[in-house]
Amino acid sequence: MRQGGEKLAENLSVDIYERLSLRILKLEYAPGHRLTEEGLCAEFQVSRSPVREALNMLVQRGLVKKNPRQNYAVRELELKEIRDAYHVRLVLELEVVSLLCKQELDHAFLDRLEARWTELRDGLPDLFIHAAEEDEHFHHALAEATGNSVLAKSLAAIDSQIHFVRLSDITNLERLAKTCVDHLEIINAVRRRDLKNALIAISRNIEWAESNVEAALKAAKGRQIGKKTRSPD
Amino acid sequence: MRQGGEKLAENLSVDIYERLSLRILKLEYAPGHRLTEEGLCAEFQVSRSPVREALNMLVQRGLVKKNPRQNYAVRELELKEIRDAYHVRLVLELEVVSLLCKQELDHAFLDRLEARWTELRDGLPDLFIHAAEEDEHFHHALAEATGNSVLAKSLAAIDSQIHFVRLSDITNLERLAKTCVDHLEIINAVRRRDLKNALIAISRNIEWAESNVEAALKAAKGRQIGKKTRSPD
DNA sequence: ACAATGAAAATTGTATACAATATCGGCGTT
DNA sequence: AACGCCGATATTGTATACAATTTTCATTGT
Repeated sequence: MRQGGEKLAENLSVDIYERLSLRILKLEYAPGHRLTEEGLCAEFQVSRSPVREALNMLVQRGLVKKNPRQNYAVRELELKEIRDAYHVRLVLELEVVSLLCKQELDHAFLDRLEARWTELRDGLPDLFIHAAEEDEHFHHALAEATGNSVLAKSLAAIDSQIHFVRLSDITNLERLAKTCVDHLEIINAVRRRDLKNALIAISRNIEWAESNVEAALKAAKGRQIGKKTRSPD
Repeated sequence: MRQGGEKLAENLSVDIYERLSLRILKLEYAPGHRLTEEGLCAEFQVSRSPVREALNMLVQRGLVKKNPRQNYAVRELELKEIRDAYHVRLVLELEVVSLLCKQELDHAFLDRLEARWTELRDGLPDLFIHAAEEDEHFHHALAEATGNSVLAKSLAAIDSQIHFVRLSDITNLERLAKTCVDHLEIINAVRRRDLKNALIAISRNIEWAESNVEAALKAAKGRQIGKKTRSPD
């Protein structure tokens, strides 16, 4: 729901966490870039408490590594790791649609989802400002609909690792159109309890997304800011 | 490796985190039990900094719920959630053995694993003091062997939620024997690239484990310490 | 007697100060 | 000139102080 880049910081820790998280996912830091608490304090003009909490969150999430000699470094984002994440995501999402095809369905829920994506498809270039969020919402909503919260949470954890890829995709109109078609097909296959086609649709959707990853990642790495240290000697 | 209850606290935050984590996983707190920073400070005789960091870790991991700006509460551990966790775990572990049967194998690794579990099987009652750790190690090692670190990490996250169940199981000798048999069969099926039997073995292993969950959970809930507040009225 | 209001207490968010430890560089000795 | 020792510095771990906000409870007015 949050619109643009406005940050209505409910608290500083979360705010800093989100900003650092976004930077890392967008690969704005050189791999292995070192982060210090004091340095971030100076940059964000806050005390060490919220900075430290933000760093801890990043470490927990795996975006920042805490070195044996007690300092923080931005974790390197390997291409293989993205592929691995997509692999796991596919496995889990296949389970999601399998479960949905088996269990009792909330038709009102499917109706809302279908209406939304029909609307998005028809008003394509304009309505799709928040494509990444819409896409994440779709997949998350499906996962939640299974009623298996652990499954949903596991998927959410994966998604947070590949978030930046979706951010990179929002400019590609062809991709958006395909996404709409795929999502509508997934919805209807689930409604018909047509497991086979649901699996095909979700596979196509995710694998096609992954096929865009390498280019996006390489492009992002090209944009990478070289700041191993804040003042490089 | 860590033996008994000795706490060689490398730092207080992690120490407190682990102790609280264990308490919660063992269901020693009544569901919804309220935690306050100051209260934990008094109990552990430390300042709020490490306590706060421990609580944040617990929130991140989902063991503690944080009401914004208000307080912390031990999250209720539903039976359904355990079942859901086992469900996701099975899905992921099936993928693990599928991958292992497909890819190039590290035979030395399989040999070590087989030797270990043969040893455990033959010297059963005595050697199995750390059954839970051994079991977790086995499954984690297999996941790592796939080379998909995201998969391994996702599984580790699930395992941390059902850790206490394994702790409850270590007394059951029949369970231990079955575990050994299952694990050896999994190893050998993977070695033979016998996907079908590998899947059967891993399914049996996990589903049988889950079948013990409800009893363990109910037993644990029976032992639950009623401490909604530290001094109840 | 009950409800509304306001003050005090409780609790978390943030800032700062202090402690411990590791890293790096200079200085002296051989 | 090289090696090692020692101290200064940098950095994180922990403690405490202060701010902001919510909750609780007592007091007061109707």
